[in-house]
Amino acid sequence: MDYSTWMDTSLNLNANPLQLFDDTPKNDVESRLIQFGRKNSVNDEATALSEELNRVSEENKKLTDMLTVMCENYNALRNQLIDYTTKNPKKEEILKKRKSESSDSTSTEEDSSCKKPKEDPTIKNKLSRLYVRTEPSDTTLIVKDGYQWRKYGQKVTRDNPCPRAYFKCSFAPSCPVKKKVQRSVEDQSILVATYEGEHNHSNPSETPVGSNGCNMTLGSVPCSTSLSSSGPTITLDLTKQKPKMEAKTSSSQRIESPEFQQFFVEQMASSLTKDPNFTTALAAAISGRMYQR
DNA sequence: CGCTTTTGACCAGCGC
DNA sequence: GCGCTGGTCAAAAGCG
Repeated sequence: MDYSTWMDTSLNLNANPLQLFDDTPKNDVESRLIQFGRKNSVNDEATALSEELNRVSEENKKLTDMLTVMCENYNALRNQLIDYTTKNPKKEEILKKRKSESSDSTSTEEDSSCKKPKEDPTIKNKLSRLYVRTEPSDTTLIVKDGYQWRKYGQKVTRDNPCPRAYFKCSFAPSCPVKKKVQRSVEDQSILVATYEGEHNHSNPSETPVGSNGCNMTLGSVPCSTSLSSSGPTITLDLTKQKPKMEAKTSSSQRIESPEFQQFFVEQMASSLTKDPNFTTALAAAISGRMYQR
């Protein structure tokens, strides 16, 4: 499947609003402010700062727009994937259906999952499946879906040499949800999680970081990713940067000035947009989310 | 020490 | 009734 034909996955985030300061050390804030004050009159300073503010605002808008486009592309891609998987069931499942249609008695996973409702018509279990791509070296059967699970069994099934793990929601017995996790026969790097039932409680890890969220540091900017029902969210935790900067420059009253605050914003924007890890981390966060959906 | 995971035993459904 | 299979139980082991 060539995803690149569906969406532009390149993350050209080379927005660089601060060419002006490229050759100077980032953290030498105070010395730059001193030079700044010497070279410019008050009016020129105000004009320059105003221009810089406008420029940074524009860059901020651009970045916001890019993120919005990326989220839209992600949603479109996800919808296409869902359509594809629903319209193109696996060959085995087709074969299973054919077998059952021809009254063949071979029992299968699909068959067995359909037997229970026959025994107990009152069961309102909802079956859903989640496909998760993992590292080939990863031998665990853990699917991070945001809920807490307790493993209560493992079994090697007939039609798959890989063991199937059985999990109950850790809120059981008040929450009746179960899940089965097994590696795909076709591609063992793919975990297939089958969910039975619906949770009667909220997702315990619906925090700002998110269930599968990852905390990371983009250069000097720590960030986290999360995914709400409306799509992926990348949270850049800029609040953690400020105390560090203030500590370095606490000896100067200038840190409270608008000039410093303006410069501070520029510093963070520059640090973020010039950081070569930003593109990588952003792409990793989004692609990771796509697989874990 | 309490909770979680592992794993062999056990149970139920189904076909023969 | 027997064998096969998927699913569950529960004692033991592991872990923080």
